Amino acid sequence: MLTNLEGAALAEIASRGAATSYAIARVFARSPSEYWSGSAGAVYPLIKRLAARGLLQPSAAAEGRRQRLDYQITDAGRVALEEWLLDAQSAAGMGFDPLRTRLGHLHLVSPEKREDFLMQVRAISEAFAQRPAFEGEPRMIAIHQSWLKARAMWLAMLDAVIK
Amino acid sequence: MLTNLEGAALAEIASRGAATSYAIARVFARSPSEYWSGSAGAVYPLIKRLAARGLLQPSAAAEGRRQRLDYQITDAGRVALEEWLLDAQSAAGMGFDPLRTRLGHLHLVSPEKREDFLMQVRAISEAFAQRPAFEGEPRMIAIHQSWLKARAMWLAMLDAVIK
DNA sequence: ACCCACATGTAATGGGTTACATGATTTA
DNA sequence: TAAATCATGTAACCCATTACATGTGGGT
Repeated sequence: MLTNLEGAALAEIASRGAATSYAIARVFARSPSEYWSGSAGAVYPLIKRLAARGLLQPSAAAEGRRQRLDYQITDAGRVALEEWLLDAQSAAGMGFDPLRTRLGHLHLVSPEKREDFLMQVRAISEAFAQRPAFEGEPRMIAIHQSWLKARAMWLAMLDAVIK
Repeated sequence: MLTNLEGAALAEIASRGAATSYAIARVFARSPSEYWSGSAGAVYPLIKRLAARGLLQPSAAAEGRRQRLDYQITDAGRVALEEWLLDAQSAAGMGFDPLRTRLGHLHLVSPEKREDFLMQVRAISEAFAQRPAFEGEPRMIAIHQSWLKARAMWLAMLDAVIK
């Protein structure tokens, strides 16, 4: 079984054909989501783990003096990846939403602070949606946009729910 | 600074006036979200941590022979809680979504598997939305319902995006 | 020469998970 | 009275985070 970070990293390598740990770390670090930091301390050991499990094959790709390790997905890796990718039960879960987590407890503060808070969240979300898209394929961008749209719809519903 | 689990636990205690670690653990364990397990191994140390930081005040609430510790929020706790609760910057983040994480890589499988996967996710989500509501206040239920609605809207958009 | 981004890691720490231990209380 | 649930923890493990160490290469 793959963790979500492992699955996402493996998928990224599969998409690219081959990649270094650094390249994968950068993808997470530059993603619009704040959820994974893309730190070296997470990614380098993770890639090593996947290689040790036979899901990745390293190959020395010396370029200049510097040693570099490129990784490619193996057949076993493809099997594990598809199992993670198509796990509908996990995919249908609610995950974690920092706003949702707070909303249920907002009655603990005054109505003014509640409204102000929601206003700020909307402002940040809109600014976030309008900033230039992150680097990535058009497909990824489109999925991101659709998610932003759905979230905006939710934010629009909330006044009626929160009061 | 509070972590999200700490914030949510503190908020739950604040809402209830007083609660045991067990009661808090049960809330997470029975929540419709799978994200936090609500395990004793997470919650008991967490509550102790908050008490050690002066955000919670324990009080022996012996009931029967059994020793029990009730916790109440302190003034310092209320300050920390409000800081977490009204942190709009964090609240506006994308969090983690197990479906969103997978969608960007679905091109790695055949169109048939993709469609089948999305169909399964929709089926599970609908079943999830129609099952009897979890135990909780009407406010919480309403927020949950609105979230489910927004997610259903997103799922409806996805065919056009994924192709 | 100097600074910054690229690049590859390791170390210490934090905190959540599963699994286990132990005992009290309720229900069939 | 046996089983299930309530209730309170602890122990070992896993893995992501921050911070650090080290070196390369390009731009000013």
